[in-house]
Amino acid sequence: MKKKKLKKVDRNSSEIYADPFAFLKKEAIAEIEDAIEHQFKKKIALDPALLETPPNPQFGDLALPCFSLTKELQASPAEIASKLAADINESIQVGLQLSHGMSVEHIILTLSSARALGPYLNIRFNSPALAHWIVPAVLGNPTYGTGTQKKPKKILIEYVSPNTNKPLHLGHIRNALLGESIARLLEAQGNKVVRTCLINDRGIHICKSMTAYKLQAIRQRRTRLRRANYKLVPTPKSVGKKGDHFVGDYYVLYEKMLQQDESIAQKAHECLQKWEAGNTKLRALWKRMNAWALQGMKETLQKLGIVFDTFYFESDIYAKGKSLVEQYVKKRTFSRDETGAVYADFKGALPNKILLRKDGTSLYITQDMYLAIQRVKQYKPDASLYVVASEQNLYFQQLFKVLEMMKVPSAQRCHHISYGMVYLPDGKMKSREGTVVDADDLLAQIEKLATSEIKKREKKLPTQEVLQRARTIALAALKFYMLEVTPKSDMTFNPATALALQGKTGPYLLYTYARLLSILRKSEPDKQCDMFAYTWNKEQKLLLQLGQFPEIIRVSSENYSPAMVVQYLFSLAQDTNDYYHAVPILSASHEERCARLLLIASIARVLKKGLTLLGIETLEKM
RNA sequence: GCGCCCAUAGCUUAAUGGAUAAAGCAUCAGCCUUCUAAGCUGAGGACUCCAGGUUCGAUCCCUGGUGGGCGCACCA
Repeated sequence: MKKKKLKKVDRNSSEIYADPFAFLKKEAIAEIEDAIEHQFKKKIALDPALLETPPNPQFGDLALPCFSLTKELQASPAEIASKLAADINESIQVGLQLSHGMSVEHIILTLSSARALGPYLNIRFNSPALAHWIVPAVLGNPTYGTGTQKKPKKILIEYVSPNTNKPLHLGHIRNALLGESIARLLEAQGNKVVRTCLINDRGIHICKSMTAYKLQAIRQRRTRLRRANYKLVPTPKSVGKKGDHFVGDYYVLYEKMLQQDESIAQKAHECLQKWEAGNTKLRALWKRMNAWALQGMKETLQKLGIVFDTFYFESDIYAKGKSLVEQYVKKRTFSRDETGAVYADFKGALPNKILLRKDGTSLYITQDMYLAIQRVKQYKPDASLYVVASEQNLYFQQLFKVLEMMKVPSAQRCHHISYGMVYLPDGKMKSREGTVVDADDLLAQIEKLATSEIKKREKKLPTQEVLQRARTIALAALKFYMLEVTPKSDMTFNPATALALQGKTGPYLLYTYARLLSILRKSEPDKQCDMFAYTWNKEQKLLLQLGQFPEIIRVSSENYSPAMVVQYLFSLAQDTNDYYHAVPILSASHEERCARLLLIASIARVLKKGLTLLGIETLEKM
């Protein structure tokens, strides 16, 4: 028989407080190492990451697959598992050293049993022990789940980056929601995040809108002048439209006009030339139209809960990009071809990239090169992230390679967060075919649906409150739907599913949260509570899940993948719903009610925190 | 033509190389006089595109097919 150890730990140490489950894993591994030494007379250091979550919770809380130990221990996996199980069970401490209430300072015992199932060693924690570590960490630690970064990094993240000629659409929504959630995850890990947005406010696209506007405005003014003697050009205000939609309409009008009269294209090109030459009148119109568009887009972004720290404007920097490229031509980093265009030669590693047109005008990459350097000077970031769709994969490889050739020190710290395309059930969105899903329309549509659902349930609710709730629910539905998919995967946007309020949706999570709060409103959890009152398998499962939260946040942050948080929260919500349907809380005995209320309060805390990281707001009532 | 990515239930999506591939929707059958039915319980539904290989073990890694997407602009 092995000698019993008695280990005392301060539960309030910051390491344990921040991630009690990681601590429990370490304890479990230490226990296994001891068992190996005892049974096989060998000292082996094991990585806690070897421990897995068993596929079936009935097996246990943690599992060690023993395959990788066979060579070292000269035994079959099943043999190893059963020997270790026997040894660990012998050494398990009988109970907890407890005082009453949550203020207990030292407790012992991390494992409750170990069992071999074939080649797997399954370990189960004991519920009270688990609860004693996890519940205080969740409820007592306001930053539970948000990592303790030793050296906080400064991270720049660029996302959305729209053109100013048309309103935001579905593609922008995926971009915006991903970017924002990733920014929040990085912040939660203790990093300093700077949100930036590049506005593509210059180029032929905006000239198209301007051309159509000019032609149309002139036409309208002529008619009006004939009728009444005053001058009037349409503005977003005069026609009662959001600025971005107003400008976008002229972009559509341009395409229509072009179909009837090809000479319009020439006019748009002249417009661009005049703009480049700095024509005062045209620049004034451009400024006005851009301001309208930008204002509209900012409203949409704000609705989505997105606020940028810094906007960069292509029109401000494109000229500087040109001289930057010229400098490096002199240094012979880049070459000029026979036509006069400047290009980067990647020697076959990548397709070569033109950096400056033969007429000397700048390209998208010209200003991106300048911007990359400018941002480093301004913020001195440790990392610079670009959230842009996967169709730009090659472009970013080229951009980063160009920066490397220029010996920009931060080139290594640039990273393209590539995400998949958004398709409609019948294919890709095409603005010319009018199949684009407009961001504002989509939001309005979900809000309308949520409104009618609320009215069905609560007839006496004041209109203001209905609209408030509808808004939150609509956003939760949309955000959950867009973030549910692994970022790098392409996705099919199915309007019916995106509008759904039941099943695996954002509103389901809000509902779960609201119900927890509803129970807590009826009875406050008493902190002086006996953790031995946890007796249900469902409680064990929930405690474990709560304990896994910090790890989920860390891993999803490292992988830039809010989808992992979505999966986790949904699964937590499912088990929670199952729990309060099956287990009485308010009507339970004093001890049980107390413990259950604490569990519920912990779940509510984690749900809210997790949803916040997805950019989803919660409701107290639904 | 070349490069990158993808293929999982009828549909939309999960699954750090590990145990019986997991959910939601849709279909079918139940549960509101007990903490909010936007909920819960149960049933059916998958040769994880095909053929090989590596491994104790492959949806996952490698090779070759097939089918789709994206890119290979002096567009953005």
